[in-house]
Amino acid sequence: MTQRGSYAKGVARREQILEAALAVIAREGYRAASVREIADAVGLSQAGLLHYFDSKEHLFVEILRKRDELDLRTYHPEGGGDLPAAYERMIAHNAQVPGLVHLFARMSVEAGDPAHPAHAYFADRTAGFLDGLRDWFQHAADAGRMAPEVSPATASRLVQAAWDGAQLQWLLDPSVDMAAIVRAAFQSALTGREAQLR
Amino acid sequence: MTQRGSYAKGVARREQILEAALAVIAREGYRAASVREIADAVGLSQAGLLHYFDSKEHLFVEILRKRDELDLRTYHPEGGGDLPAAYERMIAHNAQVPGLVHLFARMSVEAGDPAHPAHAYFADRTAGFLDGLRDWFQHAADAGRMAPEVSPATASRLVQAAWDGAQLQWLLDPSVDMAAIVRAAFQSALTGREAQLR
DNA sequence: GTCTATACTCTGATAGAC
DNA sequence: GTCTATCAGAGTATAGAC
Repeated sequence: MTQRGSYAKGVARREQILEAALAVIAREGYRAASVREIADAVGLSQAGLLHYFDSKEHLFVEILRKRDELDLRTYHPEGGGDLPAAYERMIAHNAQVPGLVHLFARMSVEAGDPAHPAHAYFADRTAGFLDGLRDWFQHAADAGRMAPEVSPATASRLVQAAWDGAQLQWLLDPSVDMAAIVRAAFQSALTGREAQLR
Repeated sequence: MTQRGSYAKGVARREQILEAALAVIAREGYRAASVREIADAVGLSQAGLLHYFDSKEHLFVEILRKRDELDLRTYHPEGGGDLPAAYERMIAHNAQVPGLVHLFARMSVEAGDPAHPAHAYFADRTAGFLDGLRDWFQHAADAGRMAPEVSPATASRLVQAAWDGAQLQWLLDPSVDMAAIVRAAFQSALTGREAQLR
């Protein structure tokens, strides 16, 4: 009884909608990333769906948030373990859901406008990723596994940019190996790189 | 008299339109990257402008092509000289024209769809850049300046991805140093990196 | 070659009934 | 909470006059 019934129900429904939306876009591809398609898929009218969100853009940001939540829970190690391996798993998964990658890319471009509802989401997300990366590289440096002339900050930026850029290249040509690109970015800052970059 | 008058005039007008469009978007920003804005800027009606292009999408592809043409002429060395320095100049220039970077990013996402008019443009452009990069890294390898375990192909992909990704990050946060990210990507494959990555 | 005018499509937003 | 119905707006494409 910590939540009023109707409120809790609304929240639950919202979550359920987001998960359903995620599933459709994953399954049907980028075409399904429109308000009408999602409404159909979750069994609501367009107006019924928008009842739960401030606008189309807000809906899509929430979809991406939910995706992050699920992905982090599924693929991310506890307490900053093997970050490159976690990234690899996420990327391998992404390669199965081009619709979501496309939606993410579209939104990240649109979010360039500071007034866009997704702007804060991407700013926070980027900051979060960079924090995790910097910590990881710092640990690598402390363990002597890092080229001393490479700062964790720059290495982190490079990994992040490589990931985003690899997605763009992959959307254009699915034969592109996203994981290899990100792996290369990681290794760029590390010592003992023999036989790793190919 | 190698060209018929009216045809040559049409072509010339087209080039002139593209250069004017480029100038407006560079000056006015991403907002100006719409058919109506460009029509106004070049002193034509919307229909008048579209008379020269098959569609809106084709118009924008041609704008990007023209930009490449001018940028390559201005910033690119003859015969594959100092590629990183050329990139650096281009990136410094890009940082002055956010509207064009934004347009480019938008188009590169939309071009993910193989049916999109920009698809071939981006495929060709990527292939061209990768060729140039691979040649350059190959020369570096021949000169013994490259970590032997790094293939020119992977290094090229990484540089390309880093550039694209850096642009996305920069659009989101203009304090991001695009040049530093691309520089880091270049150096990742090279030996003698002391005091270069920061 | 260029314009005016219009038609059309898509899609998001809103009002109001149930 | 959800629907139907309608509106509003953006923006492209086209027809046809000059």
